[in-house]
Amino acid sequence: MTARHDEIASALRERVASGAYKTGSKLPSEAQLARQFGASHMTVRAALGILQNAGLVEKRHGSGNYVRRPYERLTYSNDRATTDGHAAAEIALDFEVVSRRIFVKSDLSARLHVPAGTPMTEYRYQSYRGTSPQAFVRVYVPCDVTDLDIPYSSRLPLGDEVRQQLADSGVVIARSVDLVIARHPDAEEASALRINTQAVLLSIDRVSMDETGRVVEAALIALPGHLARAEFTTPAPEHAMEAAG
Amino acid sequence: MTARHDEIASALRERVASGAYKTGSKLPSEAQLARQFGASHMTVRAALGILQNAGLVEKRHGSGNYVRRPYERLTYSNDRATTDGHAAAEIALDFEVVSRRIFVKSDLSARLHVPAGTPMTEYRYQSYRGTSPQAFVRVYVPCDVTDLDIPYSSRLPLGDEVRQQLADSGVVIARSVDLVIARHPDAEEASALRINTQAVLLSIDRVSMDETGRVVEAALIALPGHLARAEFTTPAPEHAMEAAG
DNA sequence: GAGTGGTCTAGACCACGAG
DNA sequence: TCGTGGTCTAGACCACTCA
Repeated sequence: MTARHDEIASALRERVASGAYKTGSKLPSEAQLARQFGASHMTVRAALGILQNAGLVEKRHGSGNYVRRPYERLTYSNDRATTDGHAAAEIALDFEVVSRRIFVKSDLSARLHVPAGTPMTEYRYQSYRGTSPQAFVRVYVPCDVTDLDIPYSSRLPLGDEVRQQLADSGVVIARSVDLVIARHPDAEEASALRINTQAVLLSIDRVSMDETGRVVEAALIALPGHLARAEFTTPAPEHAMEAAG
Repeated sequence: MTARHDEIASALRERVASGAYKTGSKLPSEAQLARQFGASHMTVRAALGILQNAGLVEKRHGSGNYVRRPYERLTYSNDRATTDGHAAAEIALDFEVVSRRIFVKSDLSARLHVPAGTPMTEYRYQSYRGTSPQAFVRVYVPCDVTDLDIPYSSRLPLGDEVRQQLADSGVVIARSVDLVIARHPDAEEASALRINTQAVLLSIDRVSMDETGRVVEAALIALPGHLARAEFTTPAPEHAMEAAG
């Protein structure tokens, strides 16, 4: 037994795949689709909801339903040796970075693994492909670790530039822990990524420590679920190479 | 302007928080709630959908809507040295395992990193805390690697038992790659985890290789977003210990 | 078989967007 | 202002669970 809204969703998928509905174009109105399929408004909306969740359709209240551009997924990786190459080569992204000094509040304290009140520098990255937001990243470095000179507009996504500069100034990252959660975005993340609050978010909290266990860098990474994936290699290739060399 | 179904959702949240609806108990029927709130069946269902997505309510077709226990998140980890201890100690889970032989089809082929048509044994895990599904895991082992004896009911979650038995039979896993995605569940996953198709899913595709790069084990892990997290340590502690020792 | 949730309808009205 | 999507209704019928 197949639900009517699933049938309609499949039919619309077909039309997108076949090019009947072209990328970026507006679909017929929900009322028209309801007439076409001999279904009610609500059933058509259920079908469109499926396509929206799949990332194929973007709904614009008061305007219409549009075929989304099919982006490749942006890959976040724990493979520090090749992250730069990956991101720079595979996907061309534009960035904006804003930095400021903060004292971590209690809610951030737990996520960054530092005591509340610790003075840190926050680097806030917004990454775009064209005009479409692809990543919202906040990178934190304790003020007593080192001073960095992060350019306003960066080549590297996801705050990798911070780690690179840390390495250049002699700070060694001995261990990183990535905590990955799938959830809905909060208001700030939804606004920054221009997705609605019912969308899916890939949230990665990364904490990096030196040999003594001191936190030298932490990052809160928010990626739209349908545009991102995270890849973790165990053991990481760079360490395999160090062991071999 | 607050939507009626949001108001109803808040009211129901309040009743759960205040203990008016106790953990594990059945809510009034949707028809009764509709009468109570002076709203229609569909509006009440929208409100219940919100609570379901938030992990507060479990819907059982033909039976009723139930208050979920406020569980801690189940942690998936790449830290193989302590995974067993973690899972067994932190969270008591019940399991069902079903195994069968399959030939991988083209859609699975890409996710498992093996050629289409490869004969493999599939171990299908369903993990429960009480009667509430917590994980839906499919573990695959090529038939030519080894024969395993997986008990029907297992102590270890997430298919760790397969990896343990592989190790016991002399198969060494030299490298694993975990691909993590946040998305909505497909129909099979939604049904197995008893969540709706608009819920958030943490999907982990893991591929394990031996020294020669041959795939010796692969797993498709589906975890309800609100019940799970994944933690990746780089480098993994066991390798750090090997390097030190 | 009684009671539950799941799907669908036909129509109403509201909120938003663009001309 | 008009066409669009967003919400809601009242009621129908189907599918599932359980006594």
